[in-house]
Amino acid sequence: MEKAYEHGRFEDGLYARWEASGKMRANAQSEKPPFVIPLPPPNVTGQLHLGHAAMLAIEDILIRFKAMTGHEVLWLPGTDHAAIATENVVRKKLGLQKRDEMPKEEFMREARKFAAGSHDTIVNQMKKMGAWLDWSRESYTFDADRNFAVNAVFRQLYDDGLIERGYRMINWSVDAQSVIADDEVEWEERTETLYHIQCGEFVISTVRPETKCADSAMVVNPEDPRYKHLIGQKFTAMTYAGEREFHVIGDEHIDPEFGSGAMTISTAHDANDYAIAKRHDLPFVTKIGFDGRMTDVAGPCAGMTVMAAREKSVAVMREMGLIVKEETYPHNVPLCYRTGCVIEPMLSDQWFVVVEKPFTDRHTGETTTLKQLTADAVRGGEVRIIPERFEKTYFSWIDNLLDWCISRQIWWGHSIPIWYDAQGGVHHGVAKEICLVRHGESEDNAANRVQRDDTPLTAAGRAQAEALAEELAQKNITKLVTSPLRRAVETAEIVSAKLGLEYTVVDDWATIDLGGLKGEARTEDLSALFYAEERTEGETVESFRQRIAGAYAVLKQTATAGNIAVIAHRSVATMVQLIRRDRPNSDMKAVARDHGFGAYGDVLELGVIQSPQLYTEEPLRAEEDTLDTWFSSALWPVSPLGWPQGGEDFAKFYPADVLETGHDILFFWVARMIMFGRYLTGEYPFHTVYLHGLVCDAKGKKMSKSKGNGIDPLEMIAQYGADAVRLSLVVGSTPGNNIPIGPEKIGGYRNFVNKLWNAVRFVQMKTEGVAMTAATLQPESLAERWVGSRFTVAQERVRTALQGYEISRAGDTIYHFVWDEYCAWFLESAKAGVRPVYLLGLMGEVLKLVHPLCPFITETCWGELYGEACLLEMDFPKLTLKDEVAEAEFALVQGLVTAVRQVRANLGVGPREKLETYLSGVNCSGEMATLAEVLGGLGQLTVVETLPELDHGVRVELDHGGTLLIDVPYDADAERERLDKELAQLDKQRGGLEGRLANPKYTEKAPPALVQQTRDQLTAVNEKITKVRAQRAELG
RNA sequence: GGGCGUAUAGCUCAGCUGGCUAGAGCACCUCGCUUACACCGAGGGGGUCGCGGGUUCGAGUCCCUCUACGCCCACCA
Repeated sequence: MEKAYEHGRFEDGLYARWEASGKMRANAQSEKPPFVIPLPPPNVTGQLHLGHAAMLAIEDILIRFKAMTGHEVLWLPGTDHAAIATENVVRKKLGLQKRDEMPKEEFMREARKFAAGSHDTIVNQMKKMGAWLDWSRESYTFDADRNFAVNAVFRQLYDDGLIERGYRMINWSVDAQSVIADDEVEWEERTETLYHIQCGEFVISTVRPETKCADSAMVVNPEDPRYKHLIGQKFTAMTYAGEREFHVIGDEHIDPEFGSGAMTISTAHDANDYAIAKRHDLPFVTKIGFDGRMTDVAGPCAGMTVMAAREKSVAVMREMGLIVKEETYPHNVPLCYRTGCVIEPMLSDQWFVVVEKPFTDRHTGETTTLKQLTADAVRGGEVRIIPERFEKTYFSWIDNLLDWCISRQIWWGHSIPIWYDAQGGVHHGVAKEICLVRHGESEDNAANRVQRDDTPLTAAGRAQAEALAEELAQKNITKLVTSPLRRAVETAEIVSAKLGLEYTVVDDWATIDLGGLKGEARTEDLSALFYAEERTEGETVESFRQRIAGAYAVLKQTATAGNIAVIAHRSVATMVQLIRRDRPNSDMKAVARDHGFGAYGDVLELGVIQSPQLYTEEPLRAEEDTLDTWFSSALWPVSPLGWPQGGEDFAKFYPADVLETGHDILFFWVARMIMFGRYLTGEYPFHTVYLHGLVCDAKGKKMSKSKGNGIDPLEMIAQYGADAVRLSLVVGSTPGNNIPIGPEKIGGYRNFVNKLWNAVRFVQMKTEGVAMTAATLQPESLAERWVGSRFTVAQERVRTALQGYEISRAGDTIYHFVWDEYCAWFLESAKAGVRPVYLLGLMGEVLKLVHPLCPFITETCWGELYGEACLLEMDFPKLTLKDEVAEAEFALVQGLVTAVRQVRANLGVGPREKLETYLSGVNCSGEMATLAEVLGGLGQLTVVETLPELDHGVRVELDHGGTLLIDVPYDADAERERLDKELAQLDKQRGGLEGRLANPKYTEKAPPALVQQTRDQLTAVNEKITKVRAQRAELG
């Protein structure tokens, strides 16, 4: 082993080994209780940042701990298509001002390409943190299975009357060219100018003079004596766009104290004005278009952007003498959280999820609302939020929840599955199940040869086909399609006979043409070729991926009504799944292994949504809007587990256990998952929400590009190692609070990791030649008993802490146990002699204890000591070696050794100088004395009745009783100083104790045991004071 | 405007249901390259726990007021 731990030499290789082992894949058939965390999917376009790193560290620790305590763990990975964010990034990348500058198909192709590359980057970055994710179950919020789920939810909500289309006031992001939800609006205080404008005989004030072109109502408070009598009257006044007629309207909304107490309203461009207009039945005048430019009603400003129009309108009004006063005015401006542009409130037709409309819950039969279901989760205690205070935040959000606008005018998102006919009637997409099945075994299959296309089914293969037919008979199949190859066709014949259904041969469902390889024995090389993404040899042959994608498209578009079964091949099923998961493949073979059919006759159910146009002659027009990205994210805990189809994953792993994420997306995401999860399945999708805080710099300041205080987790991992980065993100912070982090802190934990490495190195040196099988956990010597006891305490603390999601406490306990107890005292004691078999045994337990927090170093060290293994598969330590006697005896030794060290430091006596010491008044013999001698660097420790008279020497009163005499030349002045200091401290202590006991209320009311303890302490302090005083007196 | 949080050593923070002399890491000072580790070891200095009240035998810990900072929600032109 090297002198220092070089993380770079081990981490990547170790992760690759975990992946290759297949152990990261959760087993749905396991008997063990499940523990499931859905990973908050990072945006495909993003880079790993410290927020992700914190999330990965926390979740990985929980996953590993649960795995080690008897759970079948599943940590579901994936990425998010991040609709608006991604669309913007791609648009900028392509240099498009507006997305319409490129045809939709082309834009989507570019976006997919970009997302695919970005996906691989972020996935690899996640692996750097050591995350024990089940990559075989990776999914993507924009893949085909998610699309099917999204459509299923949409349909269900629609049928329950919970999705409506409505013409309402919405937030328009001019830059994104889309509406955004209320929650997606960010507010920023800006100082702008408040203009006071003459309007007929009145003065009104506004920060948006450009909108004062086509108003028709002047609103005043109905109680305002200045204006009360004018309500109902009409007058004409000049605006910058010409003369207009105004009505005077009375509405409570107006604050008489503000400005002149009167204002004119922009009914179509302000939520409050809109509300007033609705109350008074006023017309809605569109002044700003969706392009962010003024409409024709703006006269001289028509066609200008809002900001340009503002300048121009003010100039015009100044000219006209309409501007009475200008003042600077700080107020909040709504901004788009994705593009940062100013939000324009607009009236528009959009789709909404209505949250307060009663419906019948199909799981309980009760009448309820989405709002109710969402609130009940936390109110009823079925979902617990950590830290608890966020429950209040959650409630206040729910209580004020309004309808959720889910339509977006961007391209990069799930299409809203609605089609309109000429009469404006609404048609839904058609959900279809496709059973993609594998043929029975052929003779070539049996011989493990590459297929020659023409070998018949074996007897076993025919039996498999019969079984398959039985299975399909349960599924109400109305159409049967088969690949043209013989083994498939023969299977189809058997199925066809059973179902009484004709079959159609579709060439596209054949597997790839393998040319000259036909009939060859299968080899590894051949497999690799078989699964290659791009095929280069034989330029006429399409790549596998292209071919299957084509077949998939054929299926999706030409299928007719009813359920379809397609008899095809294993590779086809694999490829279809890959494509459905939108995973351009980094390692096709690995994915094929995870997703390929296991056996002949297996059935894979796929959901697809078809256009209703397939079923009608009437021309239909597809809705062009897409869905809010959070609409699909809300399905994250259900869809990747198999909803709506169900299946063994869903049965075993739903609901999940913990949802861990940043508190900033509690509303956006967590609340919506709770809402949809409960609505769709009748169960809340997880029982615990763990919210971590914002990762900030070492000074507690928010990291930002402009401040330049950002830290790149990958750089930190490269420099200090993933284990150190994990610890620094997890120790010393509390859920929900900021997580301060800086290179110094990470460096500190790197030192800890190195300490552990060196402990192992030491153990290795001491145990060379000892067989692992000889290792024992049964302590014998005092030091062994002591450390066993301390380990037991630490282990229980860590276990309790992790069970209660107190990761920081677990980390802190580990840090101090390993460093301050195990290394500083036990390994030092071991230098006095310890049984290698115990050293070896306990070291292993320490590695297991630390493993959930530091997977890399612990597994690496385990390999060094005992040979390659997977610690996550081992049991979390459960020693029961608590030993009060050993702890008391060892504490005495520690006190003695510390006293000697203090004297040494005071007098400048180096550790190499052996000191003769005498001890009286306390029992410290045998093992204890030996330990004291070794740890204190003593020549000999003599235990005596009365201390010998020396002409020089330092006497120290030990905390555990007893007096230690150290034979060492000393400086009388220094000794006086030391003793005076000690006396002062003792006096202070005595004062406190006496004061407490002097209070009769204390002795009466405090628990008797505590009072007795205080008395004992006072006695001890008094005794010590007497001795120290005597010593001090001797010195004069 | 409403709500929440935080104020503990020079810095960043622990301190669970109130109970021994308030802790850690980093920084600082002194000493030491003692054969696991200088990414180390030994010792040390440093805090009236934001202010003021209250409850209690006892408060950093519970309650109230105030002050400062931070966050979330609302959004009167």
